[in-house]
Order: sequence, then structure tokens, then C-alpha cells
Amino acid sequence: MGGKKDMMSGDDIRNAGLKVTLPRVKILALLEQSEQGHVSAEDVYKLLLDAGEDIGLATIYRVLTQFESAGLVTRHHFEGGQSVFELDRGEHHDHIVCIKCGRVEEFFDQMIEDRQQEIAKEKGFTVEAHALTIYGYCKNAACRAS
Amino acid sequence: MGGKKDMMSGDDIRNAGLKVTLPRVKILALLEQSEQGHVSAEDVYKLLLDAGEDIGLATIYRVLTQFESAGLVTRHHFEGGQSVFELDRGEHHDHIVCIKCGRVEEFFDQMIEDRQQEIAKEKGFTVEAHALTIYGYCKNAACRAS
DNA sequence: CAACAAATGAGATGCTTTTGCATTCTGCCA
DNA sequence: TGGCAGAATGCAAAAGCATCTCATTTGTTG
Ligand SMILES: [Mn+2]
Ligand SMILES: [Mn+2]
Ligand SMILES: [Zn+2]
Ligand SMILES: [Zn+2]
Repeated sequence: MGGKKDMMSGDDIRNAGLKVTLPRVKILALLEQSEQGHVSAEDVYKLLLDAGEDIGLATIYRVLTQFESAGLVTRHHFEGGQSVFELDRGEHHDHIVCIKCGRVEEFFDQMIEDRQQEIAKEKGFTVEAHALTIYGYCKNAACRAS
Repeated sequence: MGGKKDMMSGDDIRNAGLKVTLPRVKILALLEQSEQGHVSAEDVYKLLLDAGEDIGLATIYRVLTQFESAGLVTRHHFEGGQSVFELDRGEHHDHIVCIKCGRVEEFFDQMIEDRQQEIAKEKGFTVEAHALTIYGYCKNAACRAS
């Protein structure tokens, strides 16, 4: 349960019951190689354009949503309007985001995970998901000057 | 730091550097008495209409945003499109939301708060804010049937 | 390689939130 | 208390993000 995975391929697309099309392959590859790992649909659109792939924004949204349903991709709702996507490598984690430069770092803390379960139990809830995002200034010099 | 506050009034509006207008008074009163405590701008709009106050939706958004800047109100970005607002009574807390009926409960856990600080420190971040929301099914019978 | 279903692109559309502007209201002072 | 300047409001238009429609193109399978 929740194993690792390093490389996504056309097989993953096929296994999701989707046709292996050029847009899907390119989008998956981009997520794979993406510097930051956390990108908006528009980021994907522009990065692909830079790479010479003119794929419609509507298709990007559609594909990302399909990938999400298939469990290949995770969607986050950080502050700032646009949804942010990242490849789902099977290991849950939460995020800490720099509100100055946008840098995103990941973390996983079992203690926090456990406490959430306990809190939910106390309140009679069954946990399906959770979103924890810390916002602050990263160590970057330029981000320090508040 | 972070004291309690039970009743908001025109003074709070004035102290925020805002004129005490009917829309502002009504919106603040509604948040004060609101059943659920967590309402969208449209909720506010409709509830006020029901109460016979026809205040423009644009004004509601403007006022809520101003209240937020003034620290009278907190805005949350739960899943589901609309922003959710609540009166800021000065005591930080996080939320657990039923994805079936929408019920929102609040909790505060010092252990989770502390761990976040530690994690941020490890990563060289200065924490400015955080958002933790647990999603699941509440104890309500109708919400149990997954 | 034909045939058909699935997928794509471009633009329309939907929804939430913000903004521009003419009109109305508040707070303040004479 | 009356009047004024600036602030606030309402309405409609616009903006931002995401989804949908539909004609056309592209995988996939036999
Ligand atoms: Mn991540
Ligand atoms: Mn709350
Ligand atoms: Zn930074
Ligand atoms: Zn419920």
C-alpha cells in the first residue's frame, strides 16, 4: 500500500484505460522531468509551448483531471487561484510554500498524521483526505527581507 | 496575544478605519449569529436577502475582504470553489469538513502546531500561516453510507 | 489499412470574484 | 442642524480559472 514509483510511461496511461496520445505522453513526461514538480495547468501549457508542443489548454486540463482520477497525478489547492498538480509517486506528503518566491518543499510527519486520525475519531469522523500547507518565507536571501 | 472576543460591534468596524454603514453592520451581525459560522459570500448574500436586506453581492465581497484585512474575519479555501468566511475571534484553529453534508467542525492541536514549527525550522522557513483541513464523513447517519 | 470510438483544439460557457463608475451615504465641521 | 468631501454602494462589465461543446483528427483493433 503506497509503494514507490520512479518512472511513468505509456503503460501507466494505458492501464488507466486511456489511449496513449501525444498530448498525454508529453504531459506525463513534463511532470516527470519538471524542475519544481508542482505546476499549474498553465505552467504545463507554457512549458510545453517552450518545448515546441502546442497542446490546447483545454486538453491539458482534461488530461490532468483524467490523470488525477487514475491516480497518476495529485491536485493541490494552494492559495493563489490556480490548482497545482504533481506526479503521484504513491507517497503521501504535505507542503510548505514560500509566499515570496513560490518555492514548494515537501514533508511527511507521522506524528501529525496520527494526531489527525485521533482528532477525527474524537469528532466521529472517518478521514478520507486532508490538506496541510504551511506558508512562510524560505531561506532564500531575497525572501527574507519582509 | 490571541485573546478571545465574543461580540463584534460598530466599534470594530470603526477601529478598522471603515465607516459604519448598514451593509457592514448587517454582514458583521450575520457572521456573529450565523448558525454554521462558516459561510460563503453567496451564503451571506442569500441569508441577508431572507432577512429582508438586499445588499449587493459585490458589496458583500468587498466588505468581507475589508474585514479580512482588518482581522475581523478569516477566509478559508476549502475544496469546492467558493471561499468560506468566519468571524475571527482571535483563537487559531483548523477544520474538519464532512464531504457529504458540509458540516464543519473546528479543532486546535498544540502538538500539530508545534510539529509544524519544527518542520519549518528544519527547512529554513519562517512560518507566516498554515491551513490544515481534514476531509471525511461525519457521524451523521446519512453521511456514513459510503 | 479500414472503421469506429476516443481524443483534441478552439472557442463558447459557467462560476466565482473583482473592478469601474455614477449615485448615495457617513462623518465631520461650520 | 446643513452642507461638503470623501468613502461606500449597486449595477453591470470584466477578469480569472476551469469545463464544456462540437467539428475534426488520431489511436486502436481486426
Ligand atoms: Mn508535493
Ligand atoms: Mn473555523
Ligand atoms: Zn522563497
Ligand atoms: Zn456529514
